[in-house]
Amino acid sequence: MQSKKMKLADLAKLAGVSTSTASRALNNNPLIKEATRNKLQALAKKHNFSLNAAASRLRLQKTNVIAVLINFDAETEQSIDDPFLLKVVSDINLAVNRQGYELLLSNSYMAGDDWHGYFIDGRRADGVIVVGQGKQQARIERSASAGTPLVVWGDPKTEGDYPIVGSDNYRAGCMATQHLLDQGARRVLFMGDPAHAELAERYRGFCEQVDKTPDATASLLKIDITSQAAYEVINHTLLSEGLSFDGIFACSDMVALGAMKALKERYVSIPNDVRIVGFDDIAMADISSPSLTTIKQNTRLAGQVLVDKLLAQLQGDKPQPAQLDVELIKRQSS
Amino acid sequence: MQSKKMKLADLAKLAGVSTSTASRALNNNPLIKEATRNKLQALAKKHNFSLNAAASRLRLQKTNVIAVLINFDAETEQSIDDPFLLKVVSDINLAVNRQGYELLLSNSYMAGDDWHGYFIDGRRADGVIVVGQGKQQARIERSASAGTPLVVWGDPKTEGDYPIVGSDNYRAGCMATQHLLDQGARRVLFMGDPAHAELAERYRGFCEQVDKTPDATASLLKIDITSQAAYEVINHTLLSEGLSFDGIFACSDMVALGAMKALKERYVSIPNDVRIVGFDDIAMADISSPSLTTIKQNTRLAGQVLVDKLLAQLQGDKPQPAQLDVELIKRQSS
DNA sequence: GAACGTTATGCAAACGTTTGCAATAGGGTG
DNA sequence: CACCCTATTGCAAACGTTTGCATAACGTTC
Repeated sequence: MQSKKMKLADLAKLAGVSTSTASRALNNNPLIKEATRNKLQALAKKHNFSLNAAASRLRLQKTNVIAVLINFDAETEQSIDDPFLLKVVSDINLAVNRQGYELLLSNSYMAGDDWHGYFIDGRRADGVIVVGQGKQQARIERSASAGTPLVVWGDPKTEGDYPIVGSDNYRAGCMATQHLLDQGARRVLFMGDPAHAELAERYRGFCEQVDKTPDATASLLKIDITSQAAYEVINHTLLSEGLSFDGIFACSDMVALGAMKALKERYVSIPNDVRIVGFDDIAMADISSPSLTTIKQNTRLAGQVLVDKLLAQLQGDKPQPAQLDVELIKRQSS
Repeated sequence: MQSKKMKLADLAKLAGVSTSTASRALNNNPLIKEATRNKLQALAKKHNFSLNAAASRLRLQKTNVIAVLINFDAETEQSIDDPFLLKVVSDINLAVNRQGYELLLSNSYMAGDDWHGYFIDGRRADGVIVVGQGKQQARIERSASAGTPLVVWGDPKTEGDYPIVGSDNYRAGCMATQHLLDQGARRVLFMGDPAHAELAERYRGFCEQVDKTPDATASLLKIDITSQAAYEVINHTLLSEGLSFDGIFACSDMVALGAMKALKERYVSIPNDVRIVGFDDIAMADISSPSLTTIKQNTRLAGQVLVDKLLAQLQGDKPQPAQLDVELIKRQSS
């Protein structure tokens, strides 16, 4: 432990060169003779020297930081619960690091309404990744039009002057529904809230597929996207209408699992009486019993694409939305 | 969108005052007359002005950032999977924000081995919260002795010159095990890896409680802490030894759920044939069927305590470890 | 009206990098 | 040996804040 933090000038003095040379040497500037560079890098390692990032950032007008913003609607204060969102964040983290950037984890609570001011003008980050479109896109729009380098995880079909990366929700909706129908379901249920852009697309695929099938009928159970809500609404439906459906397309695995719990408690057989397909392929989908058929979103790839598109913007490009492939994972629940 | 980023001096000129006055006004310095202060704050808001954080940090030698470091052992590259850890991070985030700090999400990949150099000397953060002790504490020790303000989420009984915050794992182990015994279990199984400090404590409580009970026997199933491993080992055990146990204390809910899946597939009745208690109380514990009895760790409080202890260190204090209360949540699996 | 105290403001230095430009060293060429 | 060219290095300014100290404004008191 040094008594006082060493600065570049100290290191330079130790090596008998100027600060400029030291700076260039540490930054692998080819101007510097290789011998000098090696010497300085060795010296830096020996003394555990680190450049002062605050100073660099001030000088370079560049932070090498990417902010990740979890976008809630109402409950600004609440911490996240859905394991899928956290998985997305975690995979973004991976991709961010791989590009040599750091990840500032934030939320609407800190950033307030003026994202551009806070992150970009405030020199806290070079760009922003927004996880979740939310129901109202006003803040995103505002930030984008203020010139924030911005990428959003959401529904790629949504119009906007910022690129949205997300799964092909429409196709996913078709796939899931078709699978339910193939397995013999005829009275199928969509559980979720089409007010979310992503879910609207899934619902669209769902309806379309059902309409194509002569003797099939569709219904919508509009609920909050939590397992708790799903559990309750299924319970309630069974009580009031009996078993009025034989297939469920749930908008998330958590919702599907909540529904499954209610069904099992009332001895409805899965998949014999009711087939279920979820969405996300969280870890639990594989462990639940029966294991849950689901649409797998490729979060690993999503993280990479999000970061790539953001960095492209930093280079001045205007990247397009990206639609990621999904995969139907067939398991026991269908 | 301004063509050029506005700086404090510009704002000051606009208001007809000096930069110093502007700075003090925005920072609520009582030296400034209230009228002046209001005028400047209004002007700042009107022009969407934000202070350049990089410059502030350089000048103040303080970042207002807390780094959160997910501490893995081997797989430096792998993203996190256990929803519990992510929940902890999310709750830390909440607490960090509430104190007006920002959260830099990091991992061993970026920070390398020299945490002190990277975060503190590098002026990337004022302090570090390490999530997970890992099996080897060398890096933590090194960083702490280099003077990094540091707090660790782990087992608070572990010795070290840095404060560890965590649940009372020993007592939790006792509670869980006693509950199994109370429910009639006599051949009880511990699933987990006592090489982790936290799990060692839980295991200690487990053994002690079983030893106290005349006709009860304990065994240890040493596994990786994943649902997959749990599923496989239970399957294998049932195959080779038949049903050689009637109670399971799993070191995490994910492990418990993996075990449950294997048991259900072989028609072992839960809780009649085997009682199960998990750990963490993740969202799934409530939704699984049967729902999972578990030990709830108070992550919300944990986040607060971790942050408080870290900030105390920034004030120069030398805070003590903290042991958090746990709660037994009784559900259907026991 | 001079002296003083109080309150509000301004000046200028400092935080630690990076980089355009100037300067130096070294080596070859006419 | 003078010249030029290239390969390295150094000088000094700039990035945008914050703050100790000096100063100005203003009212009060003798």
